[in-house]
Amino acid sequence: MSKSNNVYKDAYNRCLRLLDETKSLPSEPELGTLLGVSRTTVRSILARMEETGLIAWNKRSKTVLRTPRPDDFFPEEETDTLAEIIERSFMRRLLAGGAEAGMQINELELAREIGVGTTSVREFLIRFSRFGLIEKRRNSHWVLKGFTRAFALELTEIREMFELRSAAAFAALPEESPVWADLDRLEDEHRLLAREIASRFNEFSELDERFHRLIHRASHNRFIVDFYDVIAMIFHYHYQWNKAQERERNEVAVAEHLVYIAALKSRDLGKVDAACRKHLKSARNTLLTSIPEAGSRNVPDARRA
Amino acid sequence: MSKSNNVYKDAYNRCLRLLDETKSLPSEPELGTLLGVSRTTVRSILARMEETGLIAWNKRSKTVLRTPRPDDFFPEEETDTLAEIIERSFMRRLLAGGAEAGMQINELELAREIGVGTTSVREFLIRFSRFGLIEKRRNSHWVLKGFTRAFALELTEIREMFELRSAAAFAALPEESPVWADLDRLEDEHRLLAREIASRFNEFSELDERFHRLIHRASHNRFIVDFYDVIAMIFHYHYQWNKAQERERNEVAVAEHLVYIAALKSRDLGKVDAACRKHLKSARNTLLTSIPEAGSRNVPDARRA
DNA sequence: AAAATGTTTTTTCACGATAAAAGACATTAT
DNA sequence: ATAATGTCTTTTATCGTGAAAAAACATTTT
Repeated sequence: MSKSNNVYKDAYNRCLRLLDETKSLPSEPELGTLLGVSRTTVRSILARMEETGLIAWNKRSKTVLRTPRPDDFFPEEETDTLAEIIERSFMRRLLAGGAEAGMQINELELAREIGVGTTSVREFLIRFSRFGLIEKRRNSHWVLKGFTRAFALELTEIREMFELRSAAAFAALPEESPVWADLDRLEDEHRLLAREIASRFNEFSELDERFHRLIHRASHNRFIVDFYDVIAMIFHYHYQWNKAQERERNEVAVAEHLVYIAALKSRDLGKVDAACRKHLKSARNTLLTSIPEAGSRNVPDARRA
Repeated sequence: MSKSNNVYKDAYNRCLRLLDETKSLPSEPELGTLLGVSRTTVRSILARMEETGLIAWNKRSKTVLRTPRPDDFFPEEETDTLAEIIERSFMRRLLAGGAEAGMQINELELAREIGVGTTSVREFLIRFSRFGLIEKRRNSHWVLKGFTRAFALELTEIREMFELRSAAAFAALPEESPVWADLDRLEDEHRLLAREIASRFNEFSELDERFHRLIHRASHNRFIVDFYDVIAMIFHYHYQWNKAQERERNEVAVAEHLVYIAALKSRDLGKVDAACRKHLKSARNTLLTSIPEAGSRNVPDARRA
């Protein structure tokens, strides 16, 4: 089992959806760009579609024979990247409790438990290390620094620094910049969500990320833009984990975003600063309340991950 | 050739130096902590020292028989980590010219050229990616973003943000904090270096790093502290590369550091801010002048790394 | 001749294997 | 009883290998 063909399977599923919508298929290179895969993969997809009787395929003629059925799709779990699988497993262990600061992380054990090779785990840990939650001891194990209050405070300190600067840069952008149209669209989405917040509150996290990324991009600084990956990761798992008052929290956040957007559109730096500060402060508090104080948890054995 | 024993060789060399200084050897565990290696490695070292007639070794009695000769040492190049070897090779290619933005980086080619496995190269590239100079295309190659003017500006923007904040935090540290003693020591080293700048100017870069790391540590923020790795890396290679007016530049920098140190000791936030700004500005200019403008270089083929 | 398809080569991704190094356990010396 | 040494086990670092996927090259179609 040297490499899973999840790229193919995922692209295949997406191609089925495309087929369902458009009832036709473009040329191989075009399909490749559309799906974000190479022509090699496209041809594998087409080959299977022919096999399963979805299309008739002869050179450039691709005739749709029938609409895709649910059982045509590959199971969702087979379309995940190894990196995603490892990340999920790792984060589950991290957040499941019993994961205290100072604990050792064992590559081999992790790999065995997840059922993957050590190389993939190693590479994941190296990538993950930039989030500041783990640290490597040379020629030895990784050490978990813990998802602590200190971590949250350090993270939000940088976030506030970066976002205040980005927001100011955003407000200073010229009228012609396309970001204003992007902002308008996001504003509309916010208004829509605000109206239907009761039923759609769980869609906020995705909107939140898009909004903040738009602002950070105005900094034109790769380190600021990249840092949002850290924030996004933390908030992603935080949302999944802390469901207390989710609706209320998101309702408040949407309202704060709207004020923030209005401030940006006013180009009034004072207003921008105030709206940004206010929103980031409540975001920080939300994060902080979900982190238990050190020592208050039930920890049977803190030596091993 | 599955794993080189550079840890052993490096520790062995350091142990020889220790032997030369102290004319004696402590217990195995103690030696392990001293050298920063495990007892397993310590025992290999002792075994070889016995073999080569440096010591007589019987259980806890370790008698020094002779002083180490130059040929007792392992060659320096055999003590490097694979990661160091790869980094050097990679940076040489990067700075040797012909490394233009947009160029593709080929793991296999790099590995072959350096003479190492692909895994090590992959891991290096993943670690290196946090410096913001390269970027991964999913399931495909890495892209070189280039050591450009834009990069230098983005880097220094963050540096200035972080250092101003750290310096302010530093100045606010209580009298009892041990950092003041560290600062005093660094000040002395600066004065000493200033006096002998003509002959020792090349020692500045190491002192520079220690000084700035001390300041950044006052932020008590892992993201700020970690970011200094990016700066250190860039300046490390920059120093090796741009030797123009090195003495003058370093002389100026030492003087600026002394003003900066005085400002910190005064605890006057206004002075700290001014001294920090001034120094960072000249550091930025030094960096910028060493980056050639885009298009002004002799680039035979920019498609491949 | 431009863009598609067909074919071949190269590169990436992930694994298992193995030596180096760390770590754990057992035994002996002070 | 504490701390060392002696021995054994586990983990990390690195490689070579092979399938998946990308990319390059050749050929055909419009």
